Amino acid sequence: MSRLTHTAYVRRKPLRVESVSSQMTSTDLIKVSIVEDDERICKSLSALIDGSQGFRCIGAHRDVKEAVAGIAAGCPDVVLLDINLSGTSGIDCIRELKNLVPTLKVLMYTVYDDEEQLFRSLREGADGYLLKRTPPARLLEAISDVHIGNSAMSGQIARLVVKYFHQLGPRVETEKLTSRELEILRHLAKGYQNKEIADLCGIGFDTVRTHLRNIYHKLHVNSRTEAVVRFFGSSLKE
Amino acid sequence: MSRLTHTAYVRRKPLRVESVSSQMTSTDLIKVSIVEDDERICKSLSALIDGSQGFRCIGAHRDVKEAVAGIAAGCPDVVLLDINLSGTSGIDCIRELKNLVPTLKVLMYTVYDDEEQLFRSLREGADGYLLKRTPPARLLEAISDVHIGNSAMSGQIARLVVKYFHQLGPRVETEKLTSRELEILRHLAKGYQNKEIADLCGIGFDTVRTHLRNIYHKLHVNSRTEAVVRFFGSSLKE
DNA sequence: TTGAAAATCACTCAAATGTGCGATTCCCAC
DNA sequence: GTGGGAATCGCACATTTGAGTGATTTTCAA
Repeated sequence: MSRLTHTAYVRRKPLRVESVSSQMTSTDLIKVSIVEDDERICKSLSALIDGSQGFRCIGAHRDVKEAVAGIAAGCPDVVLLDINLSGTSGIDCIRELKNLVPTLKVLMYTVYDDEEQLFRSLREGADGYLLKRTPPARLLEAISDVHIGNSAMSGQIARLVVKYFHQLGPRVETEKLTSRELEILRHLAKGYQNKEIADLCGIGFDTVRTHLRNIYHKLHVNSRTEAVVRFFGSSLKE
Repeated sequence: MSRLTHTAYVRRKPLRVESVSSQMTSTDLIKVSIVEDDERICKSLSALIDGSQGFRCIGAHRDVKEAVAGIAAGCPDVVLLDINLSGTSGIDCIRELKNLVPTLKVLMYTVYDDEEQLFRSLREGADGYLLKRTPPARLLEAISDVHIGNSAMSGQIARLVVKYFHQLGPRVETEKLTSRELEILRHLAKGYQNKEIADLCGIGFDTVRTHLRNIYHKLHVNSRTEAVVRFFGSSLKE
């Protein structure tokens, strides 16, 4: 069950795996690439990975340009991507790497718990975010975690993410809204203006305005912008 | 250094702790309360906690009402809060509990990896979110993690969170904006209107409008609402 | 069937917003 | 020192939006 010898706990059950990337590797070996400036860290990382059962380090790159070429050739399962590279930031190549290798999982690896970089990374498509202080066992665990389709992040990073949601504040009480009102609110949150909403809903211009008035009352706001602000994050589905 | 005997890794360094709750416990003991429907789970949880060095289970409650009373009295450091309780959902008392005991950390504990409940919980102020399949070692680790001010979540939960940010899409290119423009955009994203922004920035009404005009051009939008939509999620700081 | 909530539309008026054009000042890099 | 970006302000005009008021139709459950 355990491919890790460094830690007591690794993986409890053969979780339903969303990603199919594991099927693509030979004999369940996780192929890892490293993109890292610092030679020393790079070496110790590849040593750790190669020294662990079930993991294989298939590449180590010093900058973004080299990494893109190497990763396109090597087709790793997971890439450990440093952010503070000399030259281009690692963040700027997340998308590119994922385009090259669609099944690729990107695990950011950095010393700083910087909000700006964290959220940029996540929005660019990163699958995990680890601080360099992360102990080896947990690092390997994270790699195998993202490999099976889950995500991983350090406790301090998770804290920033949680803080983000705390700041969003309590969710807007969409329960109080009628279905029509909710529909219109969603259109608002896409930036449409009243006339467009009227067309989209197939109703009159003035009707939209009436609905908006009611929405504002229910959400305790007095402008469309405020309504959008209140709405955001609530239900990203659809 | 290690208060956990169940796992190899616990805590590497005396991290700077944002919360002061640890100072308030006697001799570094983490006081945990449980709010859990199922008697069996409840018992095994309290057994696990009491059986682990550094942890102490000071209460087990079956429903929200009982929990509120008990937690107000016991002042635990961390509460393990089940979501699917009979009667009121656990989510609805997160805020209340935190008001009663401001230093309290709330760790959601549930079987389902439901997006709706996850995001509602986080926005209500939950500090962590664990699935019940979480192995004991990791559970204890999570408790001590949130206790020192970090956050914890299961891999599958982290995956949902990450997915949320992926859906937000790439961040708006705020680099193109000047600092003043960015400042104004942030005010926009809080729902302020032009006059208010002018006051907040200490500049004239017409200047705000000029800045807005430029912002719209740079973001390729034609209304404040669109600008807000584009902006959202980028940098919630301040 | 009857009542209440939901959805629809219309009209008005004031306020806020979008847009085009022009202008001055300040600061910094070349 | 000079050119250019950034920040500032002003004015004019059309459009959009917010808010008040009233009314009709649809829907659905008691």
